[in-house]
Amino acid sequence: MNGSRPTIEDVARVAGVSRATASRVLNDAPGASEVLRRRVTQAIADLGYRPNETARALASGRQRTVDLIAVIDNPDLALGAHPYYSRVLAGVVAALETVNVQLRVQVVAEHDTARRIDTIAADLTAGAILANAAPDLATQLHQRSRKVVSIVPTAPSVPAVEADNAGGAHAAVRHLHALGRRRIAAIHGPDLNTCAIARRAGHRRAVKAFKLPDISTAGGFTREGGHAAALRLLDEHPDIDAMFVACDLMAAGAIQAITATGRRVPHDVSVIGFDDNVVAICTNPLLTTMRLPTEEMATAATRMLLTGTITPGHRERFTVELVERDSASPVG
Amino acid sequence: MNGSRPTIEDVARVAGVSRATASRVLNDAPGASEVLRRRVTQAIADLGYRPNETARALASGRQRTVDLIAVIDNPDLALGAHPYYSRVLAGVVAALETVNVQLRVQVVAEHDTARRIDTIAADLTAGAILANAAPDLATQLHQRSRKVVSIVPTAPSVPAVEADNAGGAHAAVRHLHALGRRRIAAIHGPDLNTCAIARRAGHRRAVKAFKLPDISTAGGFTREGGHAAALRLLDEHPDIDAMFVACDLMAAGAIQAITATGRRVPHDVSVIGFDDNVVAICTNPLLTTMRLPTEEMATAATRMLLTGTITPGHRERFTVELVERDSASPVG
DNA sequence: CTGAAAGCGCTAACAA
DNA sequence: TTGTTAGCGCTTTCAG
Repeated sequence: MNGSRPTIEDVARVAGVSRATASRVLNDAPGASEVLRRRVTQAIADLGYRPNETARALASGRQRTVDLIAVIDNPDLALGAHPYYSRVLAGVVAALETVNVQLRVQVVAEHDTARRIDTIAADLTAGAILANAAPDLATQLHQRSRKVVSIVPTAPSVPAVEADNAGGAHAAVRHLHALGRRRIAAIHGPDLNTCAIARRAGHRRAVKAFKLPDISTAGGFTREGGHAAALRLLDEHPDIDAMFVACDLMAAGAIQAITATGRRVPHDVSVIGFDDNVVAICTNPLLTTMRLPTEEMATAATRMLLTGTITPGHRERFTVELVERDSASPVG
Repeated sequence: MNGSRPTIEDVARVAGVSRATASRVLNDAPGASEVLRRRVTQAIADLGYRPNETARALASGRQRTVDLIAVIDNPDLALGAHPYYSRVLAGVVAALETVNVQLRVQVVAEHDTARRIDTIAADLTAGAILANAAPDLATQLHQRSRKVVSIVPTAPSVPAVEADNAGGAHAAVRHLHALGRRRIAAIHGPDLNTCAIARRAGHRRAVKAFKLPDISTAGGFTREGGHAAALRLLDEHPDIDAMFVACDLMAAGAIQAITATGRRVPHDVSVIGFDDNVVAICTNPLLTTMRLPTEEMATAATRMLLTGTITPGHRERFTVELVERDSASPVG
């Protein structure tokens, strides 16, 4: 203990072996006798030695960190406010638990992507998980490094894990229809958001299939947006008896708005959300919603990066299932 | 472009200078003429050169990453479900925005801390933000590296940013009292959680000060816990007219439980939460709550690490303020 | 099986 | 101002 921490050199000296041998036992690499192995292990314990990961990475050129790139389009409902990113984080962490790989988080504002894209691409090692990156950004990153996988619908060339957003939206409307609801309105997400686009498409398909009136508006994936949208909808179409809302946060706002107009949820107006994050269990009544398997998707994406099983255009699909709680009920 | 990416060596060669000079302009270090500076800059652009951060870190010994250590005590309401960590993340990221420092996230299960503590301590560079680490873990990490700061109440020796949890709890009860509420119950957090302990203390102080009956129970900082606790409370003390709930997630559950018994919030039973995270705007009615300035605290903690202004026992304090929404109202 | 030696890409004395 | 020369701590040939 002369101030700075022990290096592999110290370990080697104490164990009376060469640095190479010390390195071998450190990495469980073959080519070291049981005797020396024990001596080195002992020395490591005695010195309290921990390898310097930076030096390791430099020397081996190995890739020991996964990047989570969180693109923030709306600074207000950024990381702090949105439960989505925590779920992604949880999924990534789960995949990293057993392997010795670090997680680095990079948050980049949408307007700032151009400036940072090269640096980000250059710094990637094991690869990057793209959360909420627009197709063009994803494409650019993919071109620069190959080692990226998006967890939202993205450009055709970019590897991705995708949830069946369209199918989920369709199933939501179908469920509402099966409950006897016929005046089903929809609150969609942002026009350019790929998830929102897919959900919108699924909704439209269902509206056609069930010959429903298309009463739609958009709410920007925020609580406030959902609240305002619901109010608008109710004002223009007082006879609405159900709402399909493209995310839980908006659904929370919608429920508040609906009850504020004196209507009861689910009796007068049933609502189904989308995501199934923590918000869904905090609304009153509890939110019936379509479960987006975010953690599982993030885990899968991370595994893809780790195993290197990504090829341009690669797709892994996840289903979106209905989670019945209390915000949707049969008519009457 | 011969396959691998350009190194500073390549830049130097193309610019016709030494590696040292290239390094100087790269780091905006003094000691390079304007002429060479331009040549190097040009070469960097031509080659699309990006410095290898790993090599940089190794050579300079500089500390370029901040660790966020998230301790998870309950795997169920882990990262994915709890809005707290996203707020912390947002705060840390905000402090890192301008400086060239990376954020690494390490999630460690409470039962696993013993096994990982040495590795974590050894890997620290700029330092670590301790989110939700118990006092003994914090102490151990602090002993091993000095460069840690907790963002929850912790052991006396560990540097920390602390919110006035006790004051906040006291203020919550005072507010309820000022509204004319006299049968104020409390739903506390986990017995061993330091935040919960402080809030409990503040509540107890207020109960004494206002000569209120002490009707308390615990809910474990989960929605389910809050729900069950509220039901229990209402069953045993049907005349309760207000609840102080130690976190928003539990408050959401409490509101659901209260309305499920046929009582109205805030009219019959007013409730005040604690945190002011996304959950507070998703309940119905909107939750009146005590704002824990999590982002600001995380930002402050990160700055402390970056500037090195941490000494054992250092404390930076934050106030907790009432955010009035719709879940608490005057009696009558 | 073991060790000597050559780097990984960069920074930072130290000379010139 | 510029370049030369050592390393940072580790991995990994390559001989022995």
